[in-house]
Amino acid sequence: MTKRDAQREATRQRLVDAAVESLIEEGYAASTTLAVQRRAGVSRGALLHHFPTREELFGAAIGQLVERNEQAVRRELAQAPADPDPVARGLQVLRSAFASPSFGAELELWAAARTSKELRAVLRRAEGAARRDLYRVIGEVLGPEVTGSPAYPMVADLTVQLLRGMAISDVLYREAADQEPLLEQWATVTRMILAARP
Amino acid sequence: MTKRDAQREATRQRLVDAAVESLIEEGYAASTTLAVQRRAGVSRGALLHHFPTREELFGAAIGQLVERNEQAVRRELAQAPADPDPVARGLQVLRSAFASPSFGAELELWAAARTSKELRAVLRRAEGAARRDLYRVIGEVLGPEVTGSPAYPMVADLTVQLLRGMAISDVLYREAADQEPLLEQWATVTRMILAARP
DNA sequence: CCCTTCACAGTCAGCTCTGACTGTGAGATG
DNA sequence: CATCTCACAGTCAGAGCTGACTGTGAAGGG
Repeated sequence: MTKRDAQREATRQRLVDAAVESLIEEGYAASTTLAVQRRAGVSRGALLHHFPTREELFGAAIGQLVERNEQAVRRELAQAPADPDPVARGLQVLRSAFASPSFGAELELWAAARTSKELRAVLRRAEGAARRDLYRVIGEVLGPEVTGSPAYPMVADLTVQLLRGMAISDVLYREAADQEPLLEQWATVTRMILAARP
Repeated sequence: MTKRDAQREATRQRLVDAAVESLIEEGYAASTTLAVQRRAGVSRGALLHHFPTREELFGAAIGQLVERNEQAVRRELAQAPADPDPVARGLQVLRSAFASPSFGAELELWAAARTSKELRAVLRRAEGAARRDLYRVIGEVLGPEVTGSPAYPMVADLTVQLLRGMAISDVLYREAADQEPLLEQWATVTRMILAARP
C-alpha cells in the first residue's frame, strides 16, 4: 500500500463518513453533495474525483449507515446489563438501538424510497445482509430455549415490526408519551405467547 | 357567496389537491412549488397569491392529507364485509388503510420531520384530531366487549405501532414477503390477550 | 356608468445544486 | 534526475427553485 493509496482511502472515507453524518443530522433532503463536501472539508474536485455522481456517493453512504446500525445493535447488546429475563433484556437492547438518530436516518431513507426506484434498489442491497444479521442477533439475545419455541419466528417478526413502528412514532410523540411501558407490556405478551402450548 | 369568492375557493382547492397528490405520487422531496403549480395547471402568480410561501402551501396540504387518511379508515371500515370475528375484520380494515400510498406519504413526512422542527410542528397540529379519531374508530370496529377489556388500551397501542412498522416495511419488502400471515397471527395473539384473565 | 378592488398572469432576479472542465503539485517510476 | 501519473484544487456553465414584482381584465360598489 503506497502513500498515495493511503491518502486516497483516507479522503474517500472522510467523504463517506461526512455523508453518513449529514444523513443522520440533516436528513436526506438536506444532504446535498455540497453539504457533504463542506462537512468533509474537501474541495469540489476531490468529491467528484471519488464520487462522480451524487447517487454513487449516497450509495456508499447508505451502505455504511446500514452497517453502522447493524453494529450498533451488537454494541448495545454487549454492554447491556445482565438480566435474569432474556426477553426483557433483549427488547431493551433492540429498542435502544432502534431509537437512535442513526436508525431514524435509515427509516427516513426507507420512507423516501417509496417514490424512488433507485433508492429502493440501493436500500434493498444494503439491507440484505443486515436483515439476516438482525434476526440472528435477536435469536442470540433471546437464547436457545426461546428460539426453540414454534412460535418464535412469529414473535421475532412481530417484534421487529413493532419496534419500527415505535421508532417512527418517536419523531412526533417521544416527548409526549413515554413508550417504555408499552415495551414492558410487549415483553409480557411475548412471554405469554412463548409459554403457550404448541 | 359571490362569484369571486367561489372562484377563489376553487383555485385554492385545486392547489391544495395538487399538492396532496404530488406528496403521494412524487414524494416530499420532489414536491416543489413548481411541480404543484404545473400539476394544478395554474400560473405562478396564482399559486403565490394563495400561498405566499412554500411552507404555507404544504402546511395546508399536510392538513388535507392527514384528514384524507382519517376518512380513508372510515371508508374502508364502512365497506368491509361483515365478519363474525370483529378482531380479524378490524385488523384487515386498518391494515388496508395503512398500506395505501396516501398513508405512505404521511409516514414519509413523519420520517422527514425528524430533522425539521417546522415540519414536526405542522404534523403535530394536523395529527392531533386524527389520532384521537383513529383510536375512536379502532374502538368502534372492535366493539364494546373488546374495548371493555382491561387490556384493551395496550392492545390498541400495540396494534397501531405494529401497523406503522408494517407500513414502513412494505416499501422494501411488500413484494418479497406476504405480510398477511403476520397480521392473522397478530389477530390470534390479540384474542389471546383479551381473553386472558384481568 | 365609472372607478376600485382583487384574483390571477407572466416575467425575473437571486440563490443553490450538480457535474464538467482545466490547472497543479506531490509522489511513483524509469 | 527526468518524466509521468494521479489525487485533488478551483472555477464555471447549466438547470431548477423560490419568491418578488408589475401588468391585466373581470367582478362589484357607488
